[in-house]
Amino acid sequence: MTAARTGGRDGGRDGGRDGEEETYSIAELAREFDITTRAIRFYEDEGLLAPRRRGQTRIYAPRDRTRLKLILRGKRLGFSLQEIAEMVTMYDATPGETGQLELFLKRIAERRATLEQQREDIKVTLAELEAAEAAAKRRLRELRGAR
Amino acid sequence: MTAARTGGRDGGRDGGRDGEEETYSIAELAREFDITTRAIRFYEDEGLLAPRRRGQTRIYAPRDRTRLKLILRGKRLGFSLQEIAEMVTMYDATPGETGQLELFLKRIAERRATLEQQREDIKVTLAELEAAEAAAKRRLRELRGAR
DNA sequence: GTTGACGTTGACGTAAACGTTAATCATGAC
DNA sequence: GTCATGATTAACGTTTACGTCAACGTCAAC
Repeated sequence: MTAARTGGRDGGRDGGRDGEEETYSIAELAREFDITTRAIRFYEDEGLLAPRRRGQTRIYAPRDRTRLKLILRGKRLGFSLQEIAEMVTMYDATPGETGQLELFLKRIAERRATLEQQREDIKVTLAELEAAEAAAKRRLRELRGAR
Repeated sequence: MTAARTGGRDGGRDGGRDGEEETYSIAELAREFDITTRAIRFYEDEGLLAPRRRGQTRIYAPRDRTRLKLILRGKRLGFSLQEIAEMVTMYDATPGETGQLELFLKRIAERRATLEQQREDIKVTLAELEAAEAAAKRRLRELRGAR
């Protein structure tokens, strides 16, 4: 549970050279984000991640870790992996062509609409929850008051 | 698409009597909320809805319609039907026993934590989207500016 | 009386998102 | 060497949330 940020013998600096970059093993990321390695590999199969390899072994750079964070955030909001894939590629690949840019803007607008709907849904739901909570607390006091 | 609020010959008032209550057919609700009748029946199978019957036919009262709304709101927030079931029963069944009340309050607190996490996620995501949008618009102006 | 619109209950199919073995390989520690 | 640890691919299994027929009932309209 103590968030392994660099891992064992192989995680951190790769030798002391100047172009040092933090790296992570698949198990480290799995522990840090409390998911399984299976899930991480699955995201890769779906094109959401593309870590380097040393031989067969996957080596995750900070960029990969950031992408994984984005993926999990998308999941918490209930998006499908396909939708998340769109969003993720959105961030790091602003298109260069005019037509693509316009489509890009349209997609962004759609996402924003969804997110704003969710924001509204959350607002309403929180209000209802608080009402229910207040009612329950009242009831509790009643029960305790009546000895 | 013109939100059928009372339906054909059978939807509205049930005769003119005083205890009138708006009712809905399954198809009406399906149209109104843009889902399939299959989905609605599925929610019933899962214990999320329990409409009256006239013979075999399902008759939905305003309360059922409200529950359906709640279900769909839960879906938009990415909750599973099971989680939604919990929330829905939460609202209309404040428990009477002390122990249950305390568990109830715990559940509410959990939900609230989830919702607040989502709220935060949405905030961050919206900010990122807006950054991406601004970048795209800038790029568009560049392309158009260069004749 | 049959057509059409709408309703019903099965029951099998499917896409998404992993879980769960299984078999195998690489490596540092002893 | 071998043993434990952690990595790999491959492949089948599982759960959720419906979609998609199929076969049938019912009622108003023609």
